[in-house]
Amino acid sequence: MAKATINDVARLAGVSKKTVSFVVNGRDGIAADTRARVEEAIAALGFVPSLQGRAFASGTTATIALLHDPQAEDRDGMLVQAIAGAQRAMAGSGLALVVQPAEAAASLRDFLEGQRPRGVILLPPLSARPVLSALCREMGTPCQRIAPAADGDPTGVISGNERQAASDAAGYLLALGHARIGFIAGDEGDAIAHERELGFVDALGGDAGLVAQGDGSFASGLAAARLLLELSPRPTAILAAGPAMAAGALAAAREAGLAVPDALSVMALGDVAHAGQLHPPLSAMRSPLSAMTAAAVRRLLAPVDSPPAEAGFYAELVARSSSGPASVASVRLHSG
Amino acid sequence: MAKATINDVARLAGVSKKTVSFVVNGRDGIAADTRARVEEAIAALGFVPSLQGRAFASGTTATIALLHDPQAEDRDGMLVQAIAGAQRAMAGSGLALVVQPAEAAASLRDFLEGQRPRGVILLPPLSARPVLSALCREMGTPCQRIAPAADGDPTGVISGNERQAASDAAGYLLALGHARIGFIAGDEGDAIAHERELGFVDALGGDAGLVAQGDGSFASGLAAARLLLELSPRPTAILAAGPAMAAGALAAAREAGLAVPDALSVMALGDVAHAGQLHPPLSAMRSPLSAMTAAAVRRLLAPVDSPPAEAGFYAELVARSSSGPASVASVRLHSG
DNA sequence: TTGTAAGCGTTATCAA
DNA sequence: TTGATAACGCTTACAA
Repeated sequence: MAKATINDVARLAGVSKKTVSFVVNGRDGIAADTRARVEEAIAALGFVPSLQGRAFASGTTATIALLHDPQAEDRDGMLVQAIAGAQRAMAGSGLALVVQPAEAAASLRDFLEGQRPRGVILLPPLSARPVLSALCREMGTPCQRIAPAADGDPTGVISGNERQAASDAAGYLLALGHARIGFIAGDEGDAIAHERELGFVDALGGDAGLVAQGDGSFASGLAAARLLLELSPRPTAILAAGPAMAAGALAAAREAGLAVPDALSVMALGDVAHAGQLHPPLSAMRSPLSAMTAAAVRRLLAPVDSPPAEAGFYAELVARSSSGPASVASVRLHSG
Repeated sequence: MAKATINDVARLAGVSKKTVSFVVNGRDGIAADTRARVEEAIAALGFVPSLQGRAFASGTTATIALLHDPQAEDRDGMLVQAIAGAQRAMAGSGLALVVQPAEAAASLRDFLEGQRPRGVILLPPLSARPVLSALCREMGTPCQRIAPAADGDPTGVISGNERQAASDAAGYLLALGHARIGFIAGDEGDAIAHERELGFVDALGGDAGLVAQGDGSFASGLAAARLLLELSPRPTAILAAGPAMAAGALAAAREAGLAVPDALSVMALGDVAHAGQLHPPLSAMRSPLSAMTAAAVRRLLAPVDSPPAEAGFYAELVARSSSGPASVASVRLHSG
């Protein structure tokens, strides 16, 4: 048996194609008994609407596109987390997830014109480029951005709160008795790292003396931590704007013969799957990227008169073993 | 100006739609001058064929699907590597990459029927399930499997050589003077880990006494390495069937107070981005998964009378610092 | 509330 | 070598 089409259903139910179409799309203006008859025919024939037919007629395909920057190397495994979240939210919807690299606006335009996804999700650092969301708007493609902080247009963005996360982490270290906390900043242009730095400064009350510049990489974290550990009095804790840099700090501590966490606490903003494999297992703030992406998909799929916003997205403290109380010795040293 | 359609081109060039279609698709049987006229019209109008129209008429969309197992946790970052390779090979083709979770054959069938991708790539461990490739064949969807070793049907598979990789790694350790090498095996059902174990056994000449069972996880690697390190005489090197387990072995060595690589060499089969962040930086065999996936895409896109096969895919030895010569002490101990 | 009919942009068949 | 013309399966004005 060849696949049933809308025509077959219409014929069997004794109605027009339009009626079938309305029933399938759950639109109202169809009498209850007619609807029942059509549904019966649909079930009898095992009718499944053709996605290609739909795409052709409606001008939009059954896909959601996840746009990522292929340049920005994905140190924190954001892409897989985002994919997992999106797939979870799309499960059973019949939609497919397109994962698309986007760099120039021109190539994004070609993509949107050609593939016509039903909606688009902009991952950082793409989410920080207004050209791209403007382009989506211009093309009539619904768009949600995943951003590290609330900014301009609140309807088109799922925002985390990396600033808060960084403050919380700093607060946690402060509560552990650390009075001198070094911070390893990320790349200047990285919005996530920037928010994290702001949060750190917030929590420390503007004491920026202990900030060393990194670029997100392990090597830069190592170098920055070396600098911080030469300070005197030496910081008793280091907070890094990214996990790779925190791993670098762990390496610097080892180099300097400093036991972690006894002589130095190290903590990462952003968590990675292998954080627990480092030595010692790295404490981190975990951002709910997967949940955020799932929320983005849901918002894309929701009817236009959607419920305003979803719950806030806060990072979670994952205390492993690289952080601990400031040692009595160093506290005494510092205050005495 | 609304987008130009094939009709506009046909009208402007004074030919039929079919002729335009033939020119666009590069099919022959069109007179040179006619072709030139059509191409001129195409350029003048900036005509770009509609992917939805094509999909509708031809029954296949402008997408390649990358199928992965959402259950199997992706410890080695295979998915991102595969995505990168596929996107590289698809760049500029106008095709999009769909990343789709596949578990049951039924859900794959629904996906293929609904989305109608032009081709499908089966990532491990999916590639080991004959049902899935059979289903693709049945549905007429071209399919390439990414497999750890050559097996049955050579046309539908891009095979690496994990067995060889494991042998090479063992050979490398042997050449460093290690006479007792422990092996941490991966999960029983994991084809990649299984090949690696076979390769190890190959190289060691059937001495399976030093194999401890793991399951791919860090914790299992830690436990297995503990067992191996209790053996006497103790192995001077440990090879693990996966990076997470090798990280576990590093942790076990630290626990036991064994310096790596002086007292114990540790090596991973399979490389990960953060291998260099471990302490000491973990030596590994790096499999060219990204290149393999790119090759799979190319083969999917190649005309049916494709060139038979591409170059073999061999893993590359990445010697970092966790491996070194067997110490004189332990060699003496062993032979004396 | 429902039916009729006109697209949407290709590809493909069949003649010429 | 080329031209008409008919699908393909759906959505949606417009009519009734």
